[in-house]
Amino acid sequence: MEFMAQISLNEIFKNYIEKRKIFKQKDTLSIQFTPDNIPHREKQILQIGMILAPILRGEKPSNIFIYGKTGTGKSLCTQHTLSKLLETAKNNGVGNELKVVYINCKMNKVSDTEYRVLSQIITSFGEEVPFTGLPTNKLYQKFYNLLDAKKQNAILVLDEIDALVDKIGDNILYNLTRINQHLKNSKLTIIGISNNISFINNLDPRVKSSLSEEEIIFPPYNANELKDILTERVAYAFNDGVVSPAVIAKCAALAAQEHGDARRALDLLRVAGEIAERMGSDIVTEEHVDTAEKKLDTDKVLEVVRNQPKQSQCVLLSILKLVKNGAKGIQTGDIYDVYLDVCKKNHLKPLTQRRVSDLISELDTFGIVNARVISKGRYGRTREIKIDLSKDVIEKIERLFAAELI
DNA sequence: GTTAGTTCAGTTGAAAGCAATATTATCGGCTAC
DNA sequence: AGCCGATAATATTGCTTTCAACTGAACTAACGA
Repeated sequence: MEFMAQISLNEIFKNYIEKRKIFKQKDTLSIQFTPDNIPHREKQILQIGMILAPILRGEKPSNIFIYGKTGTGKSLCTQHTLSKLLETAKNNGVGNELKVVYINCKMNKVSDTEYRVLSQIITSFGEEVPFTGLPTNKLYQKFYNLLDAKKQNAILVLDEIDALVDKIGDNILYNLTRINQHLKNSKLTIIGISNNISFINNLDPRVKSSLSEEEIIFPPYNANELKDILTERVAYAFNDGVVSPAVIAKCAALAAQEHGDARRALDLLRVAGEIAERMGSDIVTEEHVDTAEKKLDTDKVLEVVRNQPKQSQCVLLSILKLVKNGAKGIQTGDIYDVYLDVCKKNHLKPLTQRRVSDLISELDTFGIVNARVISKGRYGRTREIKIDLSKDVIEKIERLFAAELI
């Protein structure tokens, strides 16, 4: 009897610990995780595969241009297809004729100049180049030699290619697409991934035509498709019964509103799970999802504010001060007055109103404030600034500022 | 009531200044021949 | 002699300022019925 009691007591504790466990494997909800199965993208994957297949016979496939909004699975599908391709090549003994280089241009610190992108490419071929010192065309030369050193088919994936072109122009693309004409032993195929559709129209026509020999579009997921994706991931990530279909549906619906972003859907689910865990709940509820959504929004705003340059923060602080005093119909002039004061108190050199005006519209495009130009007839023309952030967020921003700005 | 003109309070665009970085050219030292 | 890396010289950026033209509706005044 006593023995029995001991066992069941252990059982109880063990159960308790296990019961509280919400996640089975949390990292399957992160962006890094590559699922084996990618629902609702069969068509696109096949398309990519079909275009690249000739490479297995040593022929040069067309360059591909892929576009679709964030979180539509562009990078995922590309990487998936490429790894399958690589695998097949290896199994058929042509593995070392195939070389895949993947570069994410958005990781800007590492690749925001032509030089750095090239050096990154070269590094991934296993060669070292100095951080600085060499002229750019030397690097092209080196890259070219590297490629042509032996018979090989190289695929260069440029993810977030629009960010690259925004920063350094399409020169590099022109050079890269032309490199094939000089290569004797090798071939270079470029896959460009962008979430901006109009981006390709601003390219040099020559680059445009050669880069987009094939175009693949990734449409946004709709709520139902998101639901499928989430259901699948939930099975990996959460323990059984923790996440109900209703919760999944809610996450899917929320993310579908935001241009069908699967990344956001997964974030929602993950954060909702974390919140549930912290609150000691056994299951994830729809309220947790609501809280998660708020938290994600808040974090995003705070992140943007934190990364703003000091002057911009000053402007925002000035606006907050005005709002706090209950001012209505705040206009640029009002803000500028307060701003001058803020600068003085913080010993900063105030900018001109011209610049402040621009900063305000920047804050607007970030979605932190709401500024629109209105004409007040005889009383001129100005921006009217409003803030539609929740009290909670405003408070957090103020706390963020408190350490640095008065 | 309508129309034409004014006016305000910034907005917007272009050009130019300036400081911080990045890129290129040059030079001296070192190694190999 | 030829190569390498360091340093000076030059170019490019990114952020600002300066200048000036532009804006659009409230307000005014003149117009005409």
